Amino acid sequence: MKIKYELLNNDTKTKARYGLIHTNHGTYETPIFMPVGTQATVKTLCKEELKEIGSGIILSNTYHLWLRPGEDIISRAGGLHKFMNYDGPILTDSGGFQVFSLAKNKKKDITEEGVHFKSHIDGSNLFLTPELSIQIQNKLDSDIAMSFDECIPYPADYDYAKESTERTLRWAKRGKDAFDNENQSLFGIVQGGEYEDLRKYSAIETVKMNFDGYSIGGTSVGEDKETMYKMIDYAVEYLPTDKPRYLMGVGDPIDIIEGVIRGIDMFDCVLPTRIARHGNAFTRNGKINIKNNKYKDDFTKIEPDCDCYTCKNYTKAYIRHLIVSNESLGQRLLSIHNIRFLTKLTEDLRECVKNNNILEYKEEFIRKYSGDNGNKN
RNA sequence: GGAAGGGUAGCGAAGUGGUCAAACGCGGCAGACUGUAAAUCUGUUCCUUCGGGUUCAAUGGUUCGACUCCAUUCCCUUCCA
Repeated sequence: MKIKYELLNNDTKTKARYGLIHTNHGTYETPIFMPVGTQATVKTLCKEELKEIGSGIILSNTYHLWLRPGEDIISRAGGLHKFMNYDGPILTDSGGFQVFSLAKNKKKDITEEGVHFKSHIDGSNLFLTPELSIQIQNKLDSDIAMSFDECIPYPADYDYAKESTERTLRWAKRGKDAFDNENQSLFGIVQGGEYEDLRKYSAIETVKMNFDGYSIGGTSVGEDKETMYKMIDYAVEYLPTDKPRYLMGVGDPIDIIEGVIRGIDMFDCVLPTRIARHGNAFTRNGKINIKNNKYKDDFTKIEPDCDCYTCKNYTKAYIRHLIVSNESLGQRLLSIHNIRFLTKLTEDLRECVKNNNILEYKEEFIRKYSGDNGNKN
């Protein structure tokens, strides 16, 4: 079946909304944060851990699975869910972002037909098209497939942004035409760079194609926060209220709050797991670097009132020791905490929508998080 | 007792008359990370009141000038008796 979005509550002072997303693998509340598991794994975590954290939908990636192990092997395994033994919903990104991030500053050749670029594994020449991306995703059999888009850098001049935005629309159409999996949903992606008229145009034209959900792409590519928030505003205005809205690649706790306030339902980001592997932990009082010398003999929890497995069982001094000693348990424990931090944040935001107090929540959150308490961020 | 080699910043290790406060690696300290080529990358690491000050086992010497040459002493390694 196709996913279905059910709107339950609207915040009266903002565009924030609380709803449900019904999928083949269960019903989940929104706003929702989706951990990223590019290569059919949320790095260092197993599915029981993800479940306990309260994470529902996870992300995986077409480009990476295409190259390794290959979509045919995953298809023979019975699809991505069976392959990785994950029984929650999976969203697969199209590979559009990899053209941007992986081939950044390198030779890439974007044509009307598709994108030529080189494999990061063996340097071989690759050619990815909207049709191929969709065919691979059909085979992976994720719950939600993404249209193949071009994620342009920031800043991008108007003419290029316009040309790219129009091409992404044509690619969306081609992908939709090639799409062939009754059990899978397909999202369209709004592009348009920082330009209001392009974002509007992209949103309106994408919606005309009638996708199962809409995402906003091309954000968090180096622009300042205000610009990013505007990009969201420009697009959301033209998105239907009966379909989920997904802000791709975001993010940072404050950005998630700002996104929800602007009407976003779904978020994904590598931040919680990546910074975890690098020894950082989110806390309500700002991000901390567990490697700092001051935690050497700090036998308190990362967050005493956090309900995650890590905070229930381990001290900062121990986790610091693990991270400094390059022990993978440290990375895992911080990943658990950081994802839980964001899933808990979205749980709070849902309550806020119901109680119409999200603006107050935001103000209080930012005060503490960016705070006057010595912590940065 | 004899022979040879060596002692350089927290550790390892370059340097063998000036351009040396001394490469590089590790360790230490801090920072970055937003649809994951990321257990990665960046900065910093003798002292300083930023003018400068004190270093290359120790002490003397040669020289305009020494981590670099000479002498002595101490220590380390290997080999021979």
